[in-house]
Amino acid sequence: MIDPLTRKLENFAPLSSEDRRILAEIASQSRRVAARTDIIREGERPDDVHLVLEGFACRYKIVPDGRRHIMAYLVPGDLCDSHAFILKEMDHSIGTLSACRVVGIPRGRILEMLERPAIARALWWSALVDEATLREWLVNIGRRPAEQRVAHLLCELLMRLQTVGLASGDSYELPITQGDLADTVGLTLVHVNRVLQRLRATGLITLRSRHLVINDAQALKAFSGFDANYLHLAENAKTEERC
Amino acid sequence: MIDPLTRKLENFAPLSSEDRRILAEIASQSRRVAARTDIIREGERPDDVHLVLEGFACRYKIVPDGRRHIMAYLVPGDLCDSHAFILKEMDHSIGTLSACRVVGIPRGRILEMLERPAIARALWWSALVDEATLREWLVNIGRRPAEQRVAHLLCELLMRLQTVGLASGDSYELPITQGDLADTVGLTLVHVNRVLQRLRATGLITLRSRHLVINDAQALKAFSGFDANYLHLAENAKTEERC
DNA sequence: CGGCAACTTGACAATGCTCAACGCGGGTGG
DNA sequence: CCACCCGCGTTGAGCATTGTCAAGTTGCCG
Repeated sequence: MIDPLTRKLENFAPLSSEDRRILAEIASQSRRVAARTDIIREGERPDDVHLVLEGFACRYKIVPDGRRHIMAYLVPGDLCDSHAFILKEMDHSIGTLSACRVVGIPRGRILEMLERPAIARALWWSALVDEATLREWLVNIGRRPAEQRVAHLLCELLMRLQTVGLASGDSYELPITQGDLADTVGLTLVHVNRVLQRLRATGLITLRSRHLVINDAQALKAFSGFDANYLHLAENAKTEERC
Repeated sequence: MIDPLTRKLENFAPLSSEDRRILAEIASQSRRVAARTDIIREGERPDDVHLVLEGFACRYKIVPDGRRHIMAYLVPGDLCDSHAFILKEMDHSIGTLSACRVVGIPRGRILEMLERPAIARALWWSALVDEATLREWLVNIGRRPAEQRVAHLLCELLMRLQTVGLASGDSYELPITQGDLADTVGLTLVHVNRVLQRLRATGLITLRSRHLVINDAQALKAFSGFDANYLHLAENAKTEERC
């Protein structure tokens, strides 16, 4: 299988075979990390940039009263700490949700990658999409009621997992707990449970033992007000048109 | 008065006099924009990058049901659309909250700036801090009750305005309406009003006709769980220590 | 002085939270 | 191979925070 980072970046711009070779080489040596394990903690100064190859990880913070909030999901193909080059220390932690396979890429390796214009642009694009996603999450939590909030997140994950080849049709594996979901959408575990049941009851989704099927993607998107523009996937389509 | 962008960037790293000259030149020609006016709209492709010199602007989105959510405040010294170079079109709008003075910086000018290493690093730092701020807002809305949410925002603005010299002691001008605040913290106008009254009643703040006084900054920070680490201001202190 | 936008207030409704208990299932050790 | 245990999911009852609607009030600007 082609590695998820290459797959994601090609979604933005075509890469030369040499570009692809460099990326593939990075993905070659990875380590396994158990579920619920921190990769980097707030306050640390990471030496290398982490790349997720398998499983779900997340950025999160713990607020003073002890509760957690998840600020981003890191799925296969996602880079963790692009800030490492500039900022002195992490202002948040990164940890796994499910069991993961990750690679630590040394700084020198990253610099090497950035010297290749196509890769550099694609990585920049990827960083901007991450930021746009963060903005969309803010809107999601700020202005959508519980059911639409969860539905919106499920729509986003469908698109993101499709771009790295981890969705089959409109279904995918969602290896996280309802508690994790709750910490993501700013609700309670109990309430997320009820919301999921209602989404199941209305026939929008089927979710059993971590396997999600979106029965009618169009309907779910309409229901949640999902508009994929913030993922900026159209870039690829436009590029292909030109070819 | 020294222009706010220079002032902000110097907070990260010292700039040479030539660097400063370049930045000052940019700030020299600006235009006025009335309150409640869009600078760029979702879907557009901006030609130049905007810099706010005076007043408050914001990034925002409108959700399908017509409600607005504000995702960032742009205060003097803040750049608006660093994505312009990579992404095809805006996935959100930018508009003024109060009357503003802004400059449109052409792409060529930006490239020129990026050739100066100190400026390039400082701009990169600034972009990363913007992203970190976005993450903190997500946590704020996701996991803090109404009063702490508003209090946290007020603490952040204090720090940010202090770094561009727009706060006097622990007070500053907040030229936005309670409705704007509501669209920022994900609450209702009515509820924000009651929250502000309670903050006033407990003596934490004094707010009258757009002028905010934080009576006990330490107390307000403690109350709202504010930790400035995400603004990464310590960089400057560390630099100064070295000199 | 009039008008409009922003702010304030009250009564009521609803969404989402808390607490507490129970069921289910998969993994582990005896 | 079975029994136990623990994490996760599910359910119910009652409560709290926040939203809605609707009607003033204040204050600034022309």
